[in-house]
Amino acid sequence: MTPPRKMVSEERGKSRPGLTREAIIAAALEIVDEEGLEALSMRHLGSVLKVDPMAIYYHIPNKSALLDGLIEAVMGEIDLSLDDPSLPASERIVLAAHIYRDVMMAHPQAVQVIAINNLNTRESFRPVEYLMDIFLGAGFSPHRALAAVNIFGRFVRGFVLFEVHQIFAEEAAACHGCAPTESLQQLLPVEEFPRMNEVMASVGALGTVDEFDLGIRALVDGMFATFYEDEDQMSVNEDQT
Amino acid sequence: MTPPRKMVSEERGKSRPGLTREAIIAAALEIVDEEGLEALSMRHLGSVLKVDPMAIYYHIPNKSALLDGLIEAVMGEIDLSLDDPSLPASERIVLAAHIYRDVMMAHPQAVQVIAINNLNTRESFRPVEYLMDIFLGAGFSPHRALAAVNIFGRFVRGFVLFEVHQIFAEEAAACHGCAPTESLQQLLPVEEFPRMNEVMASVGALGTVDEFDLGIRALVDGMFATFYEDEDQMSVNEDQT
DNA sequence: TTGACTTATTCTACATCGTAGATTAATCTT
DNA sequence: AAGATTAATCTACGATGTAGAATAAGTCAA
Repeated sequence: MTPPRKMVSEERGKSRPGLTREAIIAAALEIVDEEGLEALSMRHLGSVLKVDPMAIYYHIPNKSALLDGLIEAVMGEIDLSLDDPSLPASERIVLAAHIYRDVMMAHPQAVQVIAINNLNTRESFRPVEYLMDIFLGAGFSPHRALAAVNIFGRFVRGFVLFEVHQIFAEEAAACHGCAPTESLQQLLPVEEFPRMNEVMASVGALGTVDEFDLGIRALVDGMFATFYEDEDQMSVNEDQT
Repeated sequence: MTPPRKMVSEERGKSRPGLTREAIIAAALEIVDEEGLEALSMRHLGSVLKVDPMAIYYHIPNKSALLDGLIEAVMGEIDLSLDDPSLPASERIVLAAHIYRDVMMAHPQAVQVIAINNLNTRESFRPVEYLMDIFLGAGFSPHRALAAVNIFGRFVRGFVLFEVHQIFAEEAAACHGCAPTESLQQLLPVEEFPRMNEVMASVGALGTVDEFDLGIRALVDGMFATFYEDEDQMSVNEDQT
């Protein structure tokens, strides 16, 4: 019932092309990219693959595993060779953040899957290992390096997640024929929200890339400035191994 | 068909108790808290309220609006009086982050709704206004204050989102009878992931509160250190209004 | 060639979901 | 009392994920 670890037909003669895990995931990613996440149903996926929806279940245990596959595919697009080891560590971290973000922004519709789920596969952990190496190489203690990697990952994924959410929301609002920020302005009366109105009056929409860069630089700077002090206070909560 | 702006029976004598938007949302939040987000179906909600599922639709246009209501309810739990205006601005920001996080962590099952969706209601924007006031009061330009608020919000929501995801994942793993990190260790072979193994060997699970504090302090420090320089470079991308 | 075994796909069916539309019951207004 | 509003119910539809049985296609020993 469940797929075997190795396909016999794949090892020797390849008489059966048929369905593949990879082909399924590729098709799924294409659907998500082009039609949105909510369009990814097993039935639709089956029709794209010109196959009975149930055929997919021979190669993939359930839909959640399919989504894991999507994450794996996108994470696999991360190109670590874009890194430049001659740069100072903090710059490499910032660069890594941008690489990470770019890959995700290339699949905006898939971001809510990529960003939300935890990493499950070896492939997905390779960039983490790479990042960990940078932090440790920069002199972070294992404690701090782990915290830094977690914080980094959460910042980037969280930021991108909300970035695309905001983009979609603005698109939806614009689609209804009204200016993007207009609805916000009429939602927030001046007397109750003076500061918001003050800011909205003097500032247009900010480029999100700049915002991201600003944020990640602040975070990285802060981490490099802070993480070398007060190491001792953290060794309190050690649990198992 | 759609609910009226003001209930007549609410203005004068209150003969009809019946269903209320608030009661519905409260019940929904209770379901989510106790049984998880996936348990929140209109039918189940109706049965809890001892009412036909369709009755809900008189008070709430659709399920997505119900989720908005959840967000509103939780955001409403934010107690701004916990702030201490005598503290330095950067400390107030850190404190605000903890307050925000605590409220969300009080409803871990609702976090993926709260954290993911954009803010829609006046109520939800009150803390934003408050925060904006702190940043502006600290001397941030409107540009920078807006960026700072966005970055802050994304950091906190993103962090908490992944925090609870990790907690749920660990619970699920522990439930199957295996130690939390064990599965990770066997997923990541030493030869391919030396750094990860190095860190996992010397460091146990880190307390997430500490990690959060570390992260938000790094971010805030970084923002306060960075945001006063290079103001000019940002005035490039002004769009409408 | 033949028959058994394995692998891959299809068919049928079910429970559950959100919710549109028509209907009925309860209350307020006149 | 009669009509109008407001609120809750009933019925039904299409879509979803997927369990389970049935079927086709390919491999291999005899």
